[in-house]
This record gives sequence, structure tokens and C-alpha cells, in this order.
Amino acid sequence: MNVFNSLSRRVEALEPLADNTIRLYTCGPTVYNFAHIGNFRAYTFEDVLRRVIQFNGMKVRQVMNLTDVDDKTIRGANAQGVALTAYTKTYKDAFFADLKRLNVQPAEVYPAATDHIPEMIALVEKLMAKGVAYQSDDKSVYFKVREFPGYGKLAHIDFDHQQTGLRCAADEYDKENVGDFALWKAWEPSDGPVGWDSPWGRGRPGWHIECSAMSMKYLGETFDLHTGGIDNLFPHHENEIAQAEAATGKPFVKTWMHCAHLRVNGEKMSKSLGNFFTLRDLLDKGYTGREIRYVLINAHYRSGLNFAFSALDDARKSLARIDACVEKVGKWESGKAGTCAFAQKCLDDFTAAVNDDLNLPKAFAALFELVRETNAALAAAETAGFDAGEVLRVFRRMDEVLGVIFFENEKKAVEVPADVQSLLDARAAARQAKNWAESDRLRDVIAAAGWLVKDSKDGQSVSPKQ
RNA sequence: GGUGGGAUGGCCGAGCGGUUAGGUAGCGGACUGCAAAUCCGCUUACAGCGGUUCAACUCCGCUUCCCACCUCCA
Repeated sequence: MNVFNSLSRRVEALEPLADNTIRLYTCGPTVYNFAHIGNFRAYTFEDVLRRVIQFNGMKVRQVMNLTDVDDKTIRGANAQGVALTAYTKTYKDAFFADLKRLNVQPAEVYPAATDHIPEMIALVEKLMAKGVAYQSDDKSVYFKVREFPGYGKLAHIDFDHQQTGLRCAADEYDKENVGDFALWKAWEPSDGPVGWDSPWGRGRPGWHIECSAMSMKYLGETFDLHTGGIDNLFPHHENEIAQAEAATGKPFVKTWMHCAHLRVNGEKMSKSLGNFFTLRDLLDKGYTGREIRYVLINAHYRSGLNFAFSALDDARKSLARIDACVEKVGKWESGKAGTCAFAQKCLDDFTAAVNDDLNLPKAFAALFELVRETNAALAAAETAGFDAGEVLRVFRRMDEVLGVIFFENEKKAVEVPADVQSLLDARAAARQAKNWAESDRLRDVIAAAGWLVKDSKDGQSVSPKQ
């Protein structure tokens, strides 16, 4: 399995540092609002990543943090006059519900920042002791970027040739150097009741320290893999490296992976453009989690993904075609047991694709090749004699990574209502009598009731109209 | 100003120095009482201008346009 490492900027083999287990830290949500589909591109990318690792016979220990204390959560809680924990709980619960709708496998650990304040304070103390952090006149504690020689190695930025403060007010804080970042933020009146006591006075942790403290707690001081959206590469991940490596003197993370942004109709998603969608927005429009997942994972994670509703419509049709094929294979009982050459070929192509830096579009091409070959073989049933069980096994194997074929939590069992069933019975009788006019009329009636009738040699079948 | 990534057929979206990506849409045919589904075939795209090469969508240069990051947005 090969992946692109943002640190080396090369495709490298991903091999566990220990125990045949990939220790994976994935930057999670700030729980101040419902997550949007851009966020979910990152989470589905990480889900596919962990699935491919497992597909290759390795184990995964994934940690995803929940940032439940920062400017936005504090502002939101205080604006509503509720406790921070009560405010964030709504969005934590919503987040997990959304992940489930997208068939994202749960991480092994979901640590919340507010449950790890002591660990963060301990890490800051360590950095103070090493002389790479200082408390300024504003009582906040900052990391001294100049004291960490490797600063910029992830983002590949040469800070001697940067114009800083172009986008952000540089005079906002009382820092020695504009690049220095907050490890501990001193309490301010606007924080209201939110705050923790520390050796530096009341305050709260900086954002970056949370990930360094929690990742090292659950994964060790050096671990395999750390991921997030490309926007996290700098400064967040750069700062995590600085904090962790300055504290431990050891390499922090071996491999970094970042996914590109999602755009909507070619533009950055933003509320002012009116193209800002939460998962809930799309579900309300009638799209399913399965269809959304299909769209999100059907582009290479390092390429910008241009999201459009037409893509969801295409996804619906593509999935229906896969479903139809899988259903037919499931019903097909071939006498021939053993191997299936075309299925094996498709699985080989699929495996090569996912192991080539998670090339999901290519993997899907292998899946559709299997669909096409299978349909062709089924159409030529008498002479085919392939092993249907083998084909089904390959579909299942592929779905270990894709998670869109056997999407059980949304492929609800189809129950035909009694009134539709009686119409079907009447239609069957009409067809028996070759009364085509009545047969067609009943088909229309059934269609009006929301069901699609198909005729075949074996009689009629119905499925809910999409 | 600095850095990085892009511009592929109606739409989405891979890829590689010469061999079909794939999906969806469209067209024609087979099958079907008619549909639907399925199968077969077709429609042969790589921003523009130069250059390298026997051969470039794929390498190099320039131009145009887009996106991201440059200190707390996945």
C-alpha cells in the first residue's frame, strides 16, 4: 500500500511502525455547528484510508479529536446562555449521527478537548521547562517558533522570506515573534464561565496543543499517520509537530496525508454564495447518505472535488445499476463452483488502484468492469457457467473499502404494500390472458403509487421508484 | 509578493511519452406484446501558443484562467 506523504512530498509505502497496527490521528470537528459536506469529504477520505489499511491486512487504531472549546464554541454557548458542555453536546451527537448516515466506520477513540486539560497543561509545562515557550505580558503562553529549528518542514515554508500578517492582524497579541502561537490563552471577560486554572492563571488551551497532547496520549510519542484537510497543513499541523517534537525530542509522525477541498459549482462553499450545505441539507432534499458518500469518495482525495447536484443524481443511477447486478448474482445459482477469471481480474485491478495512493476513481472503474462482465455472463447464462458465489465474494471484498454496495442501514427491506400487491396480482392475471391494454394500464396505476414494474421471463418484479 | 496544485469529451472524473479509463447523459442495434432492465456498437476529449521527440493529453517554456495556503476554515 502506497500513499503520498505531505512531509516528503513523495509516494511512499505505508508500513506499521509496530504491532502490524497503523496508529492514525485524524483531526476532527469543532463542535459549534452542524458539519458541512466539505468537512465530510475529509471524514470519508479518512474512512476510506482506514478501510484500505484493513483491506491490506493491517490493523488500525484511529483517534479523532472533538474540539469542544475554542473561540466559536465559547461564543456560541455564551450567546445562548448555556453551559459549554450542553452547547457542544448537540453538535457532537449530530456529528456521530451524520457519520453513521455516511457509513463511516467509527474511530477507536474520540477524545474531547475538555476531558484532557491536565494533559495539555502538562505538555505546556514541559515546553516551558525546555525554554521553547514563554508567558507574555498578556498572561498567555506562546510557543517560541525560533527555538524549533525544523519549523516549516511540513508546509515547506521558508519563514525568512515570508510577508507575515497579510491576512491577519499581527498586533493582536503580545508576542515576541508574529509566528509564535498560543499554547495557553489567558482568560478574558468574554470567555464568561469558561476557563481552567493553570500554573499561568485561569485560561484555556490553545487549539494546536489539544491535538499534540491527545494524539501522544493515545498513540504514543511517535506514531504512523496523521491526516486532515489541506487547510490544516499550515499552521495547525506544523505547530503540532513543533510542540510534540520540541517536548519529546523524537519524531512525531511518520506520514502526513491531506485531502483537497470540495467546491460547489466551481466555487468555494460559503454562506454568502448560498452554496453552503450541511449533510442535513442534502438529506432534506431527498438524497441518501449512501449517494452522498458515493460522490464524496469518487474523486481522488488530493484533487479538488467539484460538488454538484447532478453528481448526486448520477450516483443514484450508478448505484441502482450496481444493486441490480448484485441482486441478480445473489439469486443466480450456478452449478459451477471454484473460480471466476474475470472477477479475479477485476479484484486485482481494484486492489492495485486502492493501494496506489487511494485511487478510488480507478477502483470504481474496476467495480463497474465487474458489473459489466457479470451482466454479460448472466445474459449468456446457459453457456457461462461461472461461479456466482465467487463474484459475490469479490463484490463484498470491494465493499470492504467502498462501503456503498452493501449499505445496509439505508437499503431498507422492500415491503410491497397490500394494495400494490393486489394490483400486481391483477396485472399478472391480465398478462396471463395477454390482455396488454389492461396490463399497461395497471403498470401506470402502480407507477402512480410509486412503484416500478419490470417484466422478465420469470414474471414481474417491483421496486420503489427513486 | 511568496509557495503549492489545477485547466480532460454535455456533466462528473482517472490516466499515461505510442495501446478503451470509468460513471452519467446522447445516438443506433439486439431482446421485449410495449416498456424497464440488460447486452452489443457508436459519438474519439485533453485551455492557448511555441519547443523537445520517430511519436505529447502526458516532458520543457511562455500566455490566459482557476483554486488553495502564507499564523487557529476539512
